Amino acid sequence: MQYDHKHIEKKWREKWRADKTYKVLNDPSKPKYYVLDMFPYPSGAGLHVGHPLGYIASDIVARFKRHQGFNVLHPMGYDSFGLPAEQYAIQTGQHPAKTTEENAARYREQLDAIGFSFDWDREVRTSDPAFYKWTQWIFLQLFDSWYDPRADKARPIAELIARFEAQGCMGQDASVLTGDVEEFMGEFTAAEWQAFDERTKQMVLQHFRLAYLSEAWVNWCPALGTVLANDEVKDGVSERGGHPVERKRMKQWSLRITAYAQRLLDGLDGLDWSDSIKEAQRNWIGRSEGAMVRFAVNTDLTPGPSPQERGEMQRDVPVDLRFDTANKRIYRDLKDRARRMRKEPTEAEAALWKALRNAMTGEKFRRQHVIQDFIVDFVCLPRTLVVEVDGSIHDQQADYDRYRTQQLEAYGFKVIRFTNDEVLRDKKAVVARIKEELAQRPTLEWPEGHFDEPDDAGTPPLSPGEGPGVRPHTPRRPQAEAAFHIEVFTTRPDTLFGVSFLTLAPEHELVSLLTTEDRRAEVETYVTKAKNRSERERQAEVDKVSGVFTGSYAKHPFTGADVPVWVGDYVLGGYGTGAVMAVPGGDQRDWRFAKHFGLPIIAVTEGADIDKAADERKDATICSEGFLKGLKVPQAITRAIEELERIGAGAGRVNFRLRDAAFGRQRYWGEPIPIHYQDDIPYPLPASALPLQLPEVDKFLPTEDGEPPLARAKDWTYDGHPLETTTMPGWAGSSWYFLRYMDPHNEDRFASPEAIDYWKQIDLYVGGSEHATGHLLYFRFWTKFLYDRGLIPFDEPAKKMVNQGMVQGISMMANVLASTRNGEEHYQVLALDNKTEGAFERNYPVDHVMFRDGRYWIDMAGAERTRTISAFRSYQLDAPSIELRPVVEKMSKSKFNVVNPDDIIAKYGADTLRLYEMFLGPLEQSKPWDTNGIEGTYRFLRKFWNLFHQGGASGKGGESGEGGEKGDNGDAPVPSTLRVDNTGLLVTDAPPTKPELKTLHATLKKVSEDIGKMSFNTSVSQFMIAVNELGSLKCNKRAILEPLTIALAPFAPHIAEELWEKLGHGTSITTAAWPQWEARHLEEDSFTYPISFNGKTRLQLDFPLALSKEELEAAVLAHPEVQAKLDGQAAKKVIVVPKRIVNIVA
RNA sequence: GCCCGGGUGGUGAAAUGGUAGACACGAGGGACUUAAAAUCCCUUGGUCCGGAAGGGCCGUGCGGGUUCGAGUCCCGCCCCGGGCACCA
Repeated sequence: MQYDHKHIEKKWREKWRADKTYKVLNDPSKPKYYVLDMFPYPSGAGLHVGHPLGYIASDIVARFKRHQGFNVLHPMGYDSFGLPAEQYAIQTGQHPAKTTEENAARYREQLDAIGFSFDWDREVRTSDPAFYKWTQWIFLQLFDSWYDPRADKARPIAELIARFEAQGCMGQDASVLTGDVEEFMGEFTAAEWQAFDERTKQMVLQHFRLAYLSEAWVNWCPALGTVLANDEVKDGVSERGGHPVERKRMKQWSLRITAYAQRLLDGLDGLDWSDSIKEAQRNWIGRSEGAMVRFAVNTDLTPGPSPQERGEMQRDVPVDLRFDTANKRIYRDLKDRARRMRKEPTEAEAALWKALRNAMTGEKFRRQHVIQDFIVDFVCLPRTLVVEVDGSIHDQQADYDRYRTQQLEAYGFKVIRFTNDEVLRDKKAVVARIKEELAQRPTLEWPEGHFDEPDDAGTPPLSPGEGPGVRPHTPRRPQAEAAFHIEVFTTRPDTLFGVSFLTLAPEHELVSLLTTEDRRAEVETYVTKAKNRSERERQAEVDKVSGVFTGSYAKHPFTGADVPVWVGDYVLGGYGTGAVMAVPGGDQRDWRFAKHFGLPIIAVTEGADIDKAADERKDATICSEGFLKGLKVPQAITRAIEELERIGAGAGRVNFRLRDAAFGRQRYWGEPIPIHYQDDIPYPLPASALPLQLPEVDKFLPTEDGEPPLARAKDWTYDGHPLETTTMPGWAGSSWYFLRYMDPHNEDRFASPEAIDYWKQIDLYVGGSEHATGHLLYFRFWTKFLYDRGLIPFDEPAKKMVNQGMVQGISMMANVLASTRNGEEHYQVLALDNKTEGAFERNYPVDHVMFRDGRYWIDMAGAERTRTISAFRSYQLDAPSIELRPVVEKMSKSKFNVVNPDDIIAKYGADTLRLYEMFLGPLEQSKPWDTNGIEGTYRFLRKFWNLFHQGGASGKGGESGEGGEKGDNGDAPVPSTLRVDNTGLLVTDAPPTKPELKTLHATLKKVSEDIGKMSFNTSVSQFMIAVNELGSLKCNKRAILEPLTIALAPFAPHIAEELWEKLGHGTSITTAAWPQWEARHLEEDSFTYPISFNGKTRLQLDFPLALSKEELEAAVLAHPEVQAKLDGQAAKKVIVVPKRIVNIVA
């Protein structure tokens, strides 16, 4: 009876399908285990041998867990939205749904052939409306949520609206709610909120929603006609197809994954995932601690680059600025800040304010008023008198206060100062002093109505020529709405004293504003050039230094020194604030820039050789003059942040590299985004309108106006309002699909709470590591979100994950002499198509390749077709043989190196394929596929089969019928040979011998442990060892073979089922309990000790394990061979490790 | 540049600090066979001594170290694969 894999595998494939052997019920009475594979995108190319690697591993675990009594969820489905089907549709007009359907059917056939234990009743497809209904529903939940940083979780947007209605967004809220999530939005009171029109309210809410529409820089891929997420772009080109990608600013749906940055980072610690994946995610999230530093833009106080400008400034400033009190560029910012300060006055300020009002000075005072770059505590504008109340803080900033006074006086103000103490102790004295000063001040005329602001917010900037009769102030730069400070993020605030310039990214919003007229042309040329460059070009020019000076200066927050502001493309617009403080002494990039443009390089650390390079050591000592001198870097960082916070010029800040995820794609084949627009404001569709199904379109291309394909649909509206035309990206469905498997046919919910509560997290997730910063991050993000909203009871999707390595192909490359020109030989490298079996058939231009003696030869005799021959001749080959070179590379259709599992299965069977894929090496390792090695596993299965059919004899051509007569070649008689019908089985019920039991239990032990460790290659070798040993022992005993069959079943299910049935079992082997190994069968009474001398093994001696260490030592030393080795000398020392080794130190 | 992996026979690879190369492929030799397929047996890290039986020496990328003993632990390099990359 020969092992006939074709017959056996077909039989069981059909039986499993008919019996629904792998159907899984949600049965809370049983312990659960959830093993999931990353579902595939069903491409037209079908599966190659690399694809099933992970599926086989997870299938083994799933089957193993079933034997152990777990209720195992092991489903499969298709990630069926995606670009290839759509590209195919564009080329051929075939609807992507049809392409997808065909490809999925082909995948199913191939998967079935391998014998996976998937429950296909739970299949999901992301492109199925019944599935994407819930993808859309989850999107609506994201749209309906905001992230509350104080609760550190997502909450319904209604709670935020209620909060705004009750208390507005003021003070603390304004910074907490908006500060870290998006750009600062300012404050509004409850009354203001209520007064906002609908449009404004919705605009404000967009800044909070987890799914939001915003104008943003995106990765635009013109060739694909769509936007891509950051993880879909590699080295400046699209990951799929390798098309160039540009930065473009456009309206775009995004998901606020940045709100989860810290939790995504923290969550990694508890996950049993590979270090490389966790590390990749950590890098991608890119947390860095440092400080936000505000540099006041100081153009009006500082010398400009040209003498004319400098002269003008010195002449104008003191006159104009007394009246035009707010520096236009920072006005808005200061005003906001002043307003906040006014809401939270210190005790002394409040007391003085009250006293001044009561004192009836006859003058109008303003508090927390903006004057140019300063916010003064109190001011009487007509009398140009400033009153400052200094908190204890001022003890430490006497220098800054002096500077401040000096500057204010330069504008024509008189400054008088009181301490907190003075004010609180004797208000009357203070007020008297102020009155005294007022009497001495002249009164100035101001334009009529200039101060008539409703909320006394500060003096609005004057328009040119508006001043009180003095010379009109002519701004040298256009007026700007949002100009203020330049904020920079730095991880090294300790180096602040080494700042010699600031650099802005070319796309920084303040660039234009800060550019002086004489530099405008140059700056604009530079910025335009930088912006128009593709991401790829930018990366290619990374080592070139370029930049341009804006002509403006900022003010150093500690020293007050003028710091020139530059623009440079080494600063990225998308990270931090898009601006850096340049410390050439402490940062190599700044150093290069400074060197290139001859800017000052200031040493910040002791022992730095700043002529050669920046000193980036994190254990250095700061040498800058000032309060940081002598501190080590970490202490100096802390100290610098304290100082920044104290003087209000910055704060400690954690920054993340992670960006919000672009969520809209200008493509057809994806989930429609369930949003409609009224008055250009996005509104969600009601859940009852889901699924919002993909409309029919005439073409799958963008419209003539560049609108996405969905814009082609007739009547793409909801309730008369236009619907969103972009679709979701490929990763939408895969971000939550694991939940749908739990309850795949639920029409009322994405999955029932009972099902989710039963199956919970994935116990084992198997898939490729290439998804580290894409799918696996979004997957975790959505899970955390659903958890926050109380929809699922866990906040990580997968407890354990294993990444299978890549199975590489071996491509045959031929070096062909293409031509000889000028005596030089020109070779062309050709890739040849492989057709397994050692023979490599031509692709182009060589017709036939033979494989012999480990070398590859092209056989010219095989050239048949004229086309080939002529192509061949055109290379003027003068020799019939060319050496070929195998190259290991990614297995791919385009590289002619694909090995199809169908071919392998046809020849060797699925069980052999499964075993071989596992035997190839450690699961996580990448390895080239070499079909030649498969013979070994095929032989193993035949030997295993023969154990049951040849009375334990392992060879000698035993044919089925004659088996009985062979009984005499076994050690044991075969009295009770079991025969089931005509199966030819030859198995006895004789009691097993000790060595047989030892082999069995050693195997059970090793395999049980190895599956737990996901070490399948060593399990397979253990099976081979067992079969070899049992073959030598001529073992055909049921007591040994039956448990061994169960143990092999997860690896080779078809043959195991067949033998199990032959052994007389009426139910599937999948229901059999896993055989436990027993230590007693592995116990030995003696051990063969390696006896080593000075660590080198010289001989082996057998000793009973019962011997004590001392007895063993004595026995070893007494042994004649040991004595001979010692040659009369006494051993210096003897190390005895029981059951391991004896080492004699001579 | 930074961060993860990894480097062991002709090949894929094993090896809780304890006999390096299990298991398998390939190769060589042999048995069976008219032949082939299939199957089985022997050899197979390198090198040296020996007719043989045996035995010696060297060997896990390189150089150091810890240890009775290191592929395994520590330090410093080199190379390969992967991730991130002007991230301030």
